[in-house]
Order: sequence, then structure tokens, then C-alpha cells
Amino acid sequence: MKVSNLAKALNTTADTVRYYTKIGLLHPQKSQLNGYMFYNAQQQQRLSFILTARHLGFSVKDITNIFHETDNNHTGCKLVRDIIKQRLVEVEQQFLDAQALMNLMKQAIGEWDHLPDKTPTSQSICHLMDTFSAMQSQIPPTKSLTETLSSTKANLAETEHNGEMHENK
Amino acid sequence: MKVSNLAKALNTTADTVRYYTKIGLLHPQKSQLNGYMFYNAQQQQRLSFILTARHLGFSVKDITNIFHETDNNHTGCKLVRDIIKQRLVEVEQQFLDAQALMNLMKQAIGEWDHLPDKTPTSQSICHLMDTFSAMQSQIPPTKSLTETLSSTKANLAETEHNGEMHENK
DNA sequence: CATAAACCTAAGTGTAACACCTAGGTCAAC
DNA sequence: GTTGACCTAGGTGTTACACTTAGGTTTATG
Ligand SMILES: [Zn+2]
Ligand SMILES: [Zn+2]
Ligand SMILES: [Zn+2]
Ligand SMILES: [Zn+2]
Repeated sequence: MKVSNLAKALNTTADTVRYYTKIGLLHPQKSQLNGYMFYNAQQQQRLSFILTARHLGFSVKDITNIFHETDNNHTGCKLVRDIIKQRLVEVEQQFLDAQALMNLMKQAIGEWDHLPDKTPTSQSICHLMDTFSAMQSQIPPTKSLTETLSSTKANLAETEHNGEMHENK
Repeated sequence: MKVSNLAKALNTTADTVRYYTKIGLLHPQKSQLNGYMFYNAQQQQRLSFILTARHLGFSVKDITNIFHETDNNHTGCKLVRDIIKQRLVEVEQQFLDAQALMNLMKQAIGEWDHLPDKTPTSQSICHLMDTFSAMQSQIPPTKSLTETLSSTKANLAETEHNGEMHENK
């Protein structure tokens, strides 16, 4: 199977397949004649795993770590269980952050609704914003939504598991 | 005021102040002697606006567009109202995405709880993942959470408002 | 006054996970 | 043989900063 075939088969894009290949998650066979990449059933299985894991909120790095186990014929279950629990904590936080921001925005829209437009003065850039300028540092900007995930990500499993070793050193 | 002073005064970081300065949102005075940047009350007011807007879910680009108005002594209210409504739609989607993902993850954890660990075989990398491999393409991976915002962002106000012009051409 | 701690600058790098674009080679069909 | 569909590697863009580097400055202290 060539990239586009595989991509269509698993409902993703050729670029995504190439990306996973580039970062070493997929290992296609490379034709010596034309350089084309070919993916067999095993690689399709890997891609399927990746997509399912991403779908469940795993990061690409998580998946790399899991493959590091399974490629050495170790069970990946332990990691899978640990990771999803950690990611759940993060998604719950995103959920709460989104909810809080949502409510704040609705409140703003409501309060602004009965206020007129105004031209900026030396005292105020926009009196609408001014309405909310006092309540700072309650919720860290919007970043919590996009960054909460990436922050604590690396730590889960980058610590080599209890003394056991893998073939590839 | 020097960077760190301003940053502390408004409960942010010096790096953040430098960032906003670099991209042209803040216009400090630069000392000819030592190159130090100095921020007066007006600039502090600008920073305050920025932080409040970010806090309410506005993007930096949104803020740039708003300043493009207010710096020309036009009202920013219109844009402010339009933008927050659009951002609210996006945050609501993030909220729903997070909720859906949250439930899916909880479901996974629940189902996996009474399943044993297994070593990978040629048929399956991880039978836990297999449990969820069928239900694809219901929710686009995790990306919706991080990318939903950035996707439709640029369009609001990059279209020059009905024929009116600003001084700086 | 010498020197160290604290502060400043610009410029570069890293972050997550791809999407998109470029330039150029390949393959199938008509 | 030529067009259109497909492939490659490599580079860029996305968001909003945090962090690091290398080096100059200011302030406090002995
Ligand atoms: Zn192991
Ligand atoms: Zn497993
Ligand atoms: Zn205008
Ligand atoms: Zn206004």
C-alpha cells in the first residue's frame, strides 16, 4: 500500500501518515527504484493503533513510549492505563477551564449589551474591556486551554521502568 | 517603568511584555544611553487592556486588530463585541469536545478495568486499544481542542471595514 | 574602587501535531 | 507522448509565549 491508499483506508491524510513515518512511528518499506513508501498489514495495524490512541487523547509522545514497550515484546497495557488516567485529569481541567471561560464570556456579552459604543479617550482604550479589567489573575489567560496538556506530558514513562532493560541500547 | 516593574505591576512576566513589545502592541521609549525600554502610564494602560482581553479569550491578533481601530481614534467596541461572540462559539465547541473526550476516556478506563494485561501479538499491539479501534472518525482526534481556536481566527476584521480608511496608508 | 548580584538587551530556539507548499521525479491511461 | 494523478524530500506556518545565550549595565556592598 502506498501512502494515499493507507490514508484513505484508515480515514486520515497522506500528510499525517508521512508525519508519523518521519518521526519513526511507522516503518514502511522504501522502494529502491522510485523511493516510494510501501505499508504492509503490520504497518496498517500500527497506524490504526496510533489513530485510536490519538482519538482517546494520547499524545504522539505517549504513543512513542508505548511502542517502545510493545516493539520489545513487552506489554503496553500498564502504560496505556497510566497515561489515559493522567490525560483524563488534564482533559477534565480543560473542560473546567472552557466552562469557566465560557461563563465569563457570556457574562461579558450580557453586561456589554446595554452599554453604548464609545470612542477611545486618554483614560480608556475601550470602556467595555474596562468593565472586566479589575478581575485579573483569577483564571490564567486562555493558555490553560492549549497548554495544560503539553505541560506535564513528558514525565509519564520517560523515567525508565523499574530497572528492566530493552534490547536496543 | 522598566520591563520587570511593569510586568510585576500587572501580574505578568517580563518575557510577555517583551513579546508584546516585539510584535508591536506596546511602544515603550528606548533609552539612547543603554537601550533600556521604558513604559509610561499609557503603555501600562495598553498592557492592561491586552491582559484583560486575553483573559476573556481574545487572541493576540484580535487585539492587534482592535488597536488598529483605537489607535486611529475609532471605536473598538464594534470589533470587541463581534470578536467575543465568535470566540464564544469556539470555546463552547472546546467545552463540548472536552466533555465528549472526557466521557470517552472514562468509558475506556471503565472497560479496561476488568481486562488483564497482555503481551503484544502479531494480531494486536494492545487489546485495550483494540476495544476502541472500531469507533473511528466520530470525534476528530484531540486536535479540535487545540486547533479549533486558531482555525477561524484571522477572518474577523481582517476584512477592512466598509470603505473607511485610516491615516497610515 | 573593585566586584558581585541583579537587571537589561537582542536574537535564537523549543513547544504540538500536523497542513500546506515547492520543486521535481514517476506512473497510468489515452 | 503527453496529460493528469501520484509520489518524494524538505521547508514553512500555525499560537503565545518560555527559556537560553551572550554580553552590556546598574546597584549594592565591603
Ligand atoms: Zn519495558
Ligand atoms: Zn495492552
Ligand atoms: Zn476604523
Ligand atoms: Zn469600546
